[in-house]
Amino acid sequence: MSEQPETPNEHELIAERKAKLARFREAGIEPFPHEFAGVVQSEAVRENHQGLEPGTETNVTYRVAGRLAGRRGHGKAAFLDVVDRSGKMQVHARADLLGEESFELLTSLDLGDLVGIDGDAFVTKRGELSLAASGWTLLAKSLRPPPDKHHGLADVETRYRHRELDLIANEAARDLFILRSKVIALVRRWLDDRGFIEVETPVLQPIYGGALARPFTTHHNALDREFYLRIATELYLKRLIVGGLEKVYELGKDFRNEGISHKHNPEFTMIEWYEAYADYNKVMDDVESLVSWLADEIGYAGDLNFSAPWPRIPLSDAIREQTGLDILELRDREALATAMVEKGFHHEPPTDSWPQLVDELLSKHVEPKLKHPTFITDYPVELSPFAKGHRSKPGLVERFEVFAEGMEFGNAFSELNDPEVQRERFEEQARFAAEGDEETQPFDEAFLQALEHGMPPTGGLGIGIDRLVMLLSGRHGIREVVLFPAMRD
RNA sequence: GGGUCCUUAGCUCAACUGGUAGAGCAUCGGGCUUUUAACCCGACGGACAGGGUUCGAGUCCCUGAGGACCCA
Repeated sequence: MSEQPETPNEHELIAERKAKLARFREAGIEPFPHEFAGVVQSEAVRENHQGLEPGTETNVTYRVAGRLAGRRGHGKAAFLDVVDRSGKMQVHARADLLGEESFELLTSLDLGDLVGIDGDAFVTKRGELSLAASGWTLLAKSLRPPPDKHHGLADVETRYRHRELDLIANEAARDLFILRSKVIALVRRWLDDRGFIEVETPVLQPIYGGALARPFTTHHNALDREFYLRIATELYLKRLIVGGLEKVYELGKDFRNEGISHKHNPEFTMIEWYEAYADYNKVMDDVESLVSWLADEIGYAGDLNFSAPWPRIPLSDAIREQTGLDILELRDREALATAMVEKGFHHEPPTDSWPQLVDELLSKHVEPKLKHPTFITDYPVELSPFAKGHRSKPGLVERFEVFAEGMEFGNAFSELNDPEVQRERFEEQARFAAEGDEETQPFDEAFLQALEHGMPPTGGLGIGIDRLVMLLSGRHGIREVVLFPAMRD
């Protein structure tokens, strides 16, 4: 699909554009100039002339630039639509103002060409703020036909594979990715304002860690050894807490070698933060504070209720409410598996481990029901190798995940800082791996040594930025909110 | 990994049970000095790839590619 050879018709359309390119050169016009100084955004023009009556003319001259998106010819005059990042600006081209030759060349531009316009602002009879062109500059010739000027680009495959076309054709796509950028900037501002510092830890890691997932592997030639693309930043960030940086965050890409789905892309953007002397309750306060603030700042108008406080439900309660099963009573594999068969969840007793069964109950029976933002708290220790044991509930850890729209978008703990317990957790993970679990946590001696120097009590969190943007923008697939999502070749 | 569905012109979409593949936009030619999915006249242009069944396949069958949705 992506690199098909040109069809005959497409070739003709391109040939016509190339011929036009040659014509411009013959007319002494450079089709690919080096710069175009003094451009203002169309939005600024609109802001300066709000509320003018139809028919009003001004002598205020502007220079705008953008892509030619529409043309309505009227003989010796024409209306052109020029689109920049902030929106559309209509241009009125008149042969009597521009001169015959300049007018003919301007109106012979192809849709999709990049053009700069100088002109005075005025308002048409129909009330549209426009520029009366007094001059124009070809800024770059487009050699391929753009998507439909009215319907935009609808084919989702093309929108993902050629995002530039999506951005050219669909204002909603432009708005979405501007929104995404804003969300990321706001997250940084929120943390910066609270004394966090942004840090950068290795993407290429000799041992991967911090999550239960399969990594991508790569090879360093000079060192002649394998490296992993990080699946999380957690362990390095906690080493920085050991080092006394107290409040740190990192916002960047993680990589997980797993399936692709509407909520999984193999590379995705994560923010993790760690705060010394905090626990998971503090982190919950912060998450609902941050996200409800984000929703306000971007003017969220969907049907999710982001207002704090959000419900905080222990995992065992949530599972009991949805399934009638008490995982705290059914504490061994056989008992839980039998009960799940009795409930009709399986025809045959499942062979999964106890934590896998709990995870299944959570993901199949609880997660889909959580529409509005909700914290699920206090997980079994087996599922959480880096979380500290619960201060009052044996067998559980102080961990929460946060959900909305039936999707997890954040995960946090009171961080485990007892190096001896952490060592036991790694050993347990090694046993799971030996039993065939492919998503286990490899033993990280450097991290353990860091803990042995002493890490203060710490609250830590990871939030999936892509998923957060999905929630805040009302999109239902991660590919919608990632500029260039992973696709098959 | 399993199931269902989709792929028609540069773009957006049509075509009853198998019977010569259509429209709008774009493009090209002509007309038009306040239109905005401008308008009017004319023209160009096409079946995801490869097989098969059939007198005849966009339509039925098989294989492959890509995508969407659901399940695991």
